[in-house]
Amino acid sequence: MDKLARTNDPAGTRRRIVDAAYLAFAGHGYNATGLQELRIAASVSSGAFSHHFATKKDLGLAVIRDRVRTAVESTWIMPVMSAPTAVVGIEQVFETIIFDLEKSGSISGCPVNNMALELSSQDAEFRQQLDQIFLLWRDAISDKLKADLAAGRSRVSDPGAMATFVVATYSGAMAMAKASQNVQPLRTCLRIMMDVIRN
Amino acid sequence: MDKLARTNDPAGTRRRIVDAAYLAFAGHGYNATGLQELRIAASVSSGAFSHHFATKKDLGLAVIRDRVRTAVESTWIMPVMSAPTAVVGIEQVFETIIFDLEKSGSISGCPVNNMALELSSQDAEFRQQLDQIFLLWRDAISDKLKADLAAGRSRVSDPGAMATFVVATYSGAMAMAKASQNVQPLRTCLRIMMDVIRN
Amino acid sequence: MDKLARTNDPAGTRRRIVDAAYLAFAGHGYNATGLQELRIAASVSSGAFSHHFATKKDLGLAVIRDRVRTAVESTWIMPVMSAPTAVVGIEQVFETIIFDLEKSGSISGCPVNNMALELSSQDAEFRQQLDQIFLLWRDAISDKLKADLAAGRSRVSDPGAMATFVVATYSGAMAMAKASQNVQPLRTCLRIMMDVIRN
Amino acid sequence: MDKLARTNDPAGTRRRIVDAAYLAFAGHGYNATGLQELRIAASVSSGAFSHHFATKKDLGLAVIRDRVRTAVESTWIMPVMSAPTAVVGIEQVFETIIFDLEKSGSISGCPVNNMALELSSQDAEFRQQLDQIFLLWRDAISDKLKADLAAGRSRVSDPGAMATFVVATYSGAMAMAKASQNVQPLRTCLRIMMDVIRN
DNA sequence: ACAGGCGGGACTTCCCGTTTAT
DNA sequence: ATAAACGGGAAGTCCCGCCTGT
Repeated sequence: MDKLARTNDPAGTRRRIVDAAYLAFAGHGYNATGLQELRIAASVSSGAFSHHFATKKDLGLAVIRDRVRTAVESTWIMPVMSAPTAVVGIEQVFETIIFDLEKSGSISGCPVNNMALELSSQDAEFRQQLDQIFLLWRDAISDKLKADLAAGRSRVSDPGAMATFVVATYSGAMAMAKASQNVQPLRTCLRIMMDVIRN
Repeated sequence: MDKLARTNDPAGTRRRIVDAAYLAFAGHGYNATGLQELRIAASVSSGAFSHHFATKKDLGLAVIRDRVRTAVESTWIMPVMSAPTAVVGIEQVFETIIFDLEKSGSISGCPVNNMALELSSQDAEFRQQLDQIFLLWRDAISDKLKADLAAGRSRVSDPGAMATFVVATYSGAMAMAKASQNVQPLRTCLRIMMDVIRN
Repeated sequence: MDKLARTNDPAGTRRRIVDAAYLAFAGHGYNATGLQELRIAASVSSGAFSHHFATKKDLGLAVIRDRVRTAVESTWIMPVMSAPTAVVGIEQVFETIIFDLEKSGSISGCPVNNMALELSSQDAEFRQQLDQIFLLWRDAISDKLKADLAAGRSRVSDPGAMATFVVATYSGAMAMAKASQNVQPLRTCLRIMMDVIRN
Repeated sequence: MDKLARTNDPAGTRRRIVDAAYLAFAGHGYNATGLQELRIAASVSSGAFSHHFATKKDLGLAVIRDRVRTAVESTWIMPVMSAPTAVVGIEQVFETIIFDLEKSGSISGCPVNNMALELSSQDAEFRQQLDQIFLLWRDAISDKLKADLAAGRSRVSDPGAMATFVVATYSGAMAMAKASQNVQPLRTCLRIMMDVIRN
């Protein structure tokens, strides 16, 4: 009896779906999220839903492209690139994230990491998309380190390796933080990592 | 009249179920695994299944306690403890894991990490159990580092923090390895980590 | 390739489900009825079923509202209201019911009573809905008795109490008739009841 | 791990099962009660359970014979028989029941009536057993009325019919009381019934 | 007599994807 | 593009009864 009003707004509908899906997938996981849950959260009928995303996998890929990637770009890539040096950038990113987590009270983890671990062994296409994001992330840090090295602002000899290390340590620290619901692993790893890069 | 033979073997039945579940949960995830799949893999009737595990969650907790924990103990804790020094132990563990992964051809990730990321935000009990395993893991490394420090075999000033860092970096490197289906991140992170601990 | 023909007929589908459920719930009980049984009886897929009724309880409530209530209205309330006096109406209702039961051969009892006894202690919402029907039923008789009293066609001094008594005696007589598979209790109670009201 | 101690006590075991079953069957119904629930309530293993009752139906019949029948005997038949007259006995029974219900706070209905309505249309054997109890009940009242008539203590001309009427009205009033969770229907019907019998 | 493991299946609920219809 | 009905099947849970073993 509570019929939905009809509102022709393709872009808005699609955005509402992807928003709801990003929250749910990053929050409690892809497989633990039902489409009905998303339809309700996005206030979208099953017909409209299917029109925009033929399958759940299509939606998953769209979420990775439209939300997970941009999340990495806005929280990691852009801050690092616009920082004076890679080290400073990385430190600021960590501190921003730690600050936000402490404010929010609950730690739901890093979206890329969450989705990568859940979906990599489930579907090759998911795995590739997620791997690409890891690469983007790593390359951004690597490029910054290279620039620092060229400008004499850094003594890091292998920027590519160091970037991989930074991403890995952050991801693992966030995993531990999520399991313990405590930011301590992030703080600890940040400190040691800073020593490594500054050496 | 073609009744199925039956053999009262509670311990064996339970073990078959937990074995199948560990493989599946660590392999393609808890939520992506159906109980039907496990029943078939373990050759167990649904009645027998329910007798041993009332709910899927019960099974999940049993898998964590009986398999994930022991997997960490046998692949990490025992090798590190029985190595001459923590550094040597950690290096050997990494190399063993890298060797095994290259032999097997596919990288399904670290069971603790996989399950922690999937289940921590799904259920508090899961989260606590997984967090405990992280602690066990970290403490084993920390204890070894302390012993090394006391014996003058190490210059690591904060063993607890260093242990957290090792676990985090390993976990993150394994996540990247899983996403890229390549052991390179593990190698890279091992090298940098060794420099950090030895320096 | 042998896809099932489909015809969007929401009202019809819903009606078929409720019809089948009413027959089954009133016939052999709510808890003794499986949804599979209803799906087959109504020729409805489980998907269509879920679309109309999310849970069995939802269906139960719909059955009470859409069928049990109207059954009471058509077999009791309307006949009594349109009869010259309450006494005549009640007598006619009883006799119609007795006649129908004898024709059908088996006595499955009064739907309201059947469902009330089974479901009142199972769920508060069921209990309230069923209680409301008892009230409607009782009030219809009460109103008729009041009108008779005002018009001097009855000497019943407390119409409300008398209506309760009529409903109770009918319900109890029907319970006994169901247990004995014999209409005798209905006849007996009708006779005594008539003496009481006519006094 | 919480193994049950072994206690050879056949009579006690059986009684515990039947007790738990009577409470559950009369309380929330035969079909709504699982055997596992009863096993837990009676602290009985599945093996011991099966030893005493091969099927659920066997248990149901035992409950009717060993508990429902005796419940009717102790709450209705004996009090009426030992009362000075049928009228007084019936009045006392009603008042005792109303008093107990008000004390307990919730109305779960008359066990005979509850089980008769649920099981009569489900199984012929159940129906017969329940019908027999109705007969016993009715006959006890009828006999008392006959004795009163013979002794000049009553003007009831058809004791058998009157007994049927009393049982029916009580059953129906209790059904309404259960649905409304209010003893008022019992009070109301008692008053009118008393007028009828005394007239 | 009792403890518990087990077989096989039914239960309600929910899933994802498709189709009709406006 | 959007709303809603629908198909078909799988999900996890629980059912009852039997069997083995002590």
